Amino acid sequence: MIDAKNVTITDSEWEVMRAIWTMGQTTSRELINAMDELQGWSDSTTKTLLHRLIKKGAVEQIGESRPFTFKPVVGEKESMSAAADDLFDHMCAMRAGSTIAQVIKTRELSKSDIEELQQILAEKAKDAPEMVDCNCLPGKMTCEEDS
Amino acid sequence: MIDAKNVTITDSEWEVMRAIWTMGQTTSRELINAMDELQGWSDSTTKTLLHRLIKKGAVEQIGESRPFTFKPVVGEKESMSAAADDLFDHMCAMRAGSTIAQVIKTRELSKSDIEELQQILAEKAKDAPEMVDCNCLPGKMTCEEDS
DNA sequence: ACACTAAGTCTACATCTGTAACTTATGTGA
DNA sequence: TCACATAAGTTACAGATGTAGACTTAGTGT
Repeated sequence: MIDAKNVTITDSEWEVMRAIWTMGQTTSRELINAMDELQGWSDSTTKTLLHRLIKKGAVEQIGESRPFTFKPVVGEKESMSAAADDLFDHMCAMRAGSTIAQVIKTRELSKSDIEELQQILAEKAKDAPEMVDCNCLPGKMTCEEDS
Repeated sequence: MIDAKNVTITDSEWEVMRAIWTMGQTTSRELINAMDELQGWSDSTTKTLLHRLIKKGAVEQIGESRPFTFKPVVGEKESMSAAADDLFDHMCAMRAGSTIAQVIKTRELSKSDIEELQQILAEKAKDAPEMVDCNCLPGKMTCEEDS
């Protein structure tokens, strides 16, 4: 299984992946139609993206006779986590908390999602530091306070 | 004040912004040195990025005589939130929860960060839905279960 | 066996990004 | 006031991305 960590999915490709992940398995026709409906893309656009994804190892083609079938090679959860990690990696560590807070506020979460998060937080609270250092500049420990 | 929502910051630009936000206000020399130390970039690279950021309205140049000063126009928190929102916007809504969970697990959070998150979650738990719909394909309500 | 159509592959091309060299202008010490 | 060190601005250029047209190949109905 290819590690999502090693596959960088661009914005447009992401849209394709979402469709593929949701369909689980699909033919190019189905996918092309879905992307047309979802994004108004021409056939070629979807085909190109699909091929780039195959080349990257995010999707694979199966079957030997022509209407081939395509299925995801990288997992959705793993890819999402990898993307989120990537994002937080280039943000100031000191502010990750408030960013997460903002995300939680604006996203819809189910009861069980919330319970899971509470569970994780309770665990994490046990040995949480008083403060997180700013890792933006060498020697700098804290950022200015935000406006 | 320019809305961070309307300014798209690329990866390299992000690195520059972090430095600027942390310095609060800076001269190009200071910034160039910081970026050299942090990323090993040549002077020109930093200058180009700085100018692109000015053109985008993320940074502004102040002062009239030469060693100019630069300061951020968009806020760090807002930019981070906008970037996070952007990310989650093109992910399956159904899986936002597990992605957030993963982020919380891997990031360092301070005691007060954790308390804030717990606070928000408690509030949110009050009217949380049993389940979040998958918004990936028209008509599809749920994704396949993850591997 | 053959034309036709759908599927699959290649090519294209403008724009965006990452990275940096080259050029011009300007404050300052001699 | 003149040369020089610095700061600022301009140009460059390869590779990634978004988007799509053109071309090729292979099942299929007659």
